[in-house]
Amino acid sequence: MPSIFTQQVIEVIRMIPEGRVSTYGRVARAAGHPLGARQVSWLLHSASQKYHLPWHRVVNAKGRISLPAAGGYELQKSLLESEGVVFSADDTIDLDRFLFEVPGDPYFTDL
DNA sequence: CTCGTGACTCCCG
DNA sequence: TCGGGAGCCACGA
Repeated sequence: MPSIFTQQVIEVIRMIPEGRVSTYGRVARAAGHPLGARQVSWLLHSASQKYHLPWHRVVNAKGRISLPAAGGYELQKSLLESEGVVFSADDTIDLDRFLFEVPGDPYFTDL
């Protein structure tokens, strides 16, 4: 049985709709751990396989894919593009357009 | 139980 | 604009 944190992370990731993305930090906050961004990435490794999560919809705070070219970068990019997400010339996603705002995220108003 | 690991983020120069 | 360093925490061995 996964911890509450893990369940929350899974739940948040699962509510990200197609054509939208979220960030590790956002998901972590929504799960109740403002500083747990790294755990989210770690969980994606472990949980995405076990819980069938749309891991490709999670990117870093800069709107860029964190995976190395040899670690699934191309896969994630193609999956996102097939859902309608557009990448800029420098391979970054315009978060103002594609970021999925998690409902109830208490940190939603920052920035 | 302790330790290593990581697809992150923020803060300063 | 860019890079380095520290903080953070769950999971598996």
